Amino acid sequence: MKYWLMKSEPEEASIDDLANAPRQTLAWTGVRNYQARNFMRDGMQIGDGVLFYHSSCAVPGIAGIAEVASTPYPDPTQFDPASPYHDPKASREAPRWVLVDVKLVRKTPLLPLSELRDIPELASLQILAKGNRLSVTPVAPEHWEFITTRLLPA
DNA sequence: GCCAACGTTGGC
DNA sequence: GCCAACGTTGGC
Repeated sequence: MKYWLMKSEPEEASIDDLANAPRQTLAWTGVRNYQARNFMRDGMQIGDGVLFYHSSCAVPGIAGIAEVASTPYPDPTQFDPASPYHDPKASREAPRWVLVDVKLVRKTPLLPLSELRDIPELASLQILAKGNRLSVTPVAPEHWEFITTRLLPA
């Protein structure tokens, strides 16, 4: 069992979009960074915990808890010329980009980035590192435990 | 809108 | 394979 933090711009896919999706599940389309892709492709297993993070918005932060709901499979948007995520170098025979499905566990009160920064126990959380831009990052079990039980109790 | 940090591209 | 130029991310 592993834990992850996944960023999404709420204008693209928010925690409410996830809550309102069929089976409260969304395909995590649009990742176009190899490191983030590799985490999904090589690191994730069904049932892994996910912190759903809102980025590039008025108050960035953790907006809910989710879980990995599929094994990795090719991101269909890479094959679609009409999609902003189209990748002309990808083919169905040789897909470049993979994704997983993500399923809502529960929406939480927003836990702002500014608050996360003030918590000593979370100082080494990857999302807080200077210059961090990765949209998918691993979360240490102790960080997961602290966030889900102390900061966002059920 | 600014800008720091980082990833990718492509000429050599 | 180096590295400058360029593009993107994302907080502020």
